[in-house]
Amino acid sequence: MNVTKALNIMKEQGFKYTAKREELLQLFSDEKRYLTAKEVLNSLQKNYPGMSVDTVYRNLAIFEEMDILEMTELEGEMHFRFSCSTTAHHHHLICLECGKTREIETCPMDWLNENVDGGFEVTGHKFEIYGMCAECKRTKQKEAAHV
Amino acid sequence: MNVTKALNIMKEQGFKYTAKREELLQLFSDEKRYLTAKEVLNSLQKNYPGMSVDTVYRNLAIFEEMDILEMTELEGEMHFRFSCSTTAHHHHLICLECGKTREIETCPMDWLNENVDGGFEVTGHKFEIYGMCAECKRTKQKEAAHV
DNA sequence: AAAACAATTAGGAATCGTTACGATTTATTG
DNA sequence: CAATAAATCGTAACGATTCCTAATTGTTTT
Ligand SMILES: [Mn+2]
Ligand SMILES: [Mn+2]
Ligand SMILES: [Zn+2]
Ligand SMILES: [Zn+2]
Repeated sequence: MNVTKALNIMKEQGFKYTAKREELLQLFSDEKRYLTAKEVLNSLQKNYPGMSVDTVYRNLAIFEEMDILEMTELEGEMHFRFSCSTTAHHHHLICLECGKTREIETCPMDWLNENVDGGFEVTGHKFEIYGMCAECKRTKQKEAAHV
Repeated sequence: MNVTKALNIMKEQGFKYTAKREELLQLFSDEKRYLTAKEVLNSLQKNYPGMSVDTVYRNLAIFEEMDILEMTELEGEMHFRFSCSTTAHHHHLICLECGKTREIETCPMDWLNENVDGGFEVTGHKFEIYGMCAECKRTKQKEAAHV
């Protein structure tokens, strides 16, 4: 996913172009990681001081609807990121410090689809691995060093 | 996990016995499924009309701390259930209608622990399968039948 | 370019789940 | 029973998200 592609999809779906929408998309293009609504708001308010929370949430929602963004809930908050370029279904390692992700090519559902029946209708699943990325670990260690 | 065992653990850890705590535990013993704090509150308020939200959340928290309850976040809400009797690490199919679960004996981490390194420190993971249990599916179909 | 129309927005209030608080009550111990 | 610490109530505060309405803006049509 990238900004121009996203803007095209947006147009096709009948949504209007606004500078704020472009900049929101640009933010996700720059920061290749999960962002909270608050982080998005703070970032956009640098250029648009009056920007409203409603606008952020509404646009995050429509972009998610169009599969331009993907959302996950971490620690009680919605987190958004550009949808992965990989077309195939996959999962993520997520750094809980900075929101950066790494892809896991395999999906656990492949191994147990057979066993999961008995009248239970599967509608979705969530598989995420949490931790701290190498970069954040270095940062933490430095902080701890000069206490 | 069961009520008397839970009450013992509670005592050992220096927590006081209260009738409310016993009834909260009894609720989880009866309802073998995920419950929200609200459901717990509503249920206990039948016998204790003045029961406060604070009391519910505090007790859910300490019981989780003692591994008497386990918690997961579903659709933006904390959900609690009695910890599984199975000692081994495992995962769940969860009915999003009623909170009932079925166990999945395998853990996807076993298959990819080898590949997950590269400086990323894993601290946790979440694997849950969502859907509708056979019972809830029947209920829904009946409802749909006489519209 | 102006008018018409629908989509978008700001700003703030409302809602929801959860946590925090001080004053009062209760369980436990001796 | 008295002393002590823990538990509770009632309510307020909180942060994230949603909802509302009047004003503004982007787009399409004349
Ligand atoms: Mn990905
Ligand atoms: Mn289980
Ligand atoms: Zn990181
Ligand atoms: Zn069910």
